[in-house]
Amino acid sequence: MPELAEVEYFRKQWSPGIGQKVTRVLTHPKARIFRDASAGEIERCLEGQSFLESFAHGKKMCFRFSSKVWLGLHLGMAGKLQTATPEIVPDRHDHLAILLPSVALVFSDYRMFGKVQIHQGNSAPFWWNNLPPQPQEAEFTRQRFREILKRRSRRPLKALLLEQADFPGIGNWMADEILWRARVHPTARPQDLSNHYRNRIFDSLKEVCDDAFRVIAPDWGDPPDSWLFNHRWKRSGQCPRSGKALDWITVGGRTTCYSPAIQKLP
DNA sequence: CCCCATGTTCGACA
DNA sequence: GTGTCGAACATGGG
Repeated sequence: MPELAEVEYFRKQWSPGIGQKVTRVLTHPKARIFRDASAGEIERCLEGQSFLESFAHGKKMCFRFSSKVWLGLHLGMAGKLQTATPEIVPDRHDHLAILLPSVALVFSDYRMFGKVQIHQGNSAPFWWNNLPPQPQEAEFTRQRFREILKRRSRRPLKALLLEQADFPGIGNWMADEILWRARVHPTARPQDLSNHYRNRIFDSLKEVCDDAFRVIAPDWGDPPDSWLFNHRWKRSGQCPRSGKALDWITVGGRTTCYSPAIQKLP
């Protein structure tokens, strides 16, 4: 489920716990989300520590606790962060519950593609170090975008936009939305595009990030029908710009929705 | 029973 | 090295 702005939405869901001390940690020891850190280690590191602050980067999140404890979370395909009362009895999909005096911080993930990492130390762990600029930031410049396209000149644009090392946070619906707004065919390669279309993709990338943060991050608002988003899920969906039929193809192993009427191969 | 799903990773192969 | 492809992970919904 979660891409850039959804991840930011979920990160904030735990903020009511900031400043409180962990009284207890409930885990399901066999949950796949703990494959990089044992449930016991997570409990041992977190119990008794204060929740200080949190960050999101792309699809990853980092929650910092006292005594230099770093908790890394990735929501995978179906993960969610919620709060509950401290008396929570976790159901079968609540794999991690961090109990604080007035609130419980809960990570549920019925498909278990998510990931939990734990670290204790003065400096950031490897998984929260040397993070690349995010597309919504000013540091992600047109110059940087041009360099990525040059370096990955033969990669289909749809597959390239999904590369987390270059476009942290962009997922399937955002990549389709970006190319649809730029009127670029999802299988087009950077080397085939004119500078005009390369610039259009950069502008769309920034615009889709801004729109997603504005509409989704605050309270999970519904995107307007002027986006591709609301039409891409329906069979026989129609392109809101041309009124023509949408089509679905597989690019980079992912289902890709596009509008053949306005997204032509160069 | 079938197919699909807003994600990542790994191995095989051209 | 680059790029592609399929499978795997696990569960639920249509």
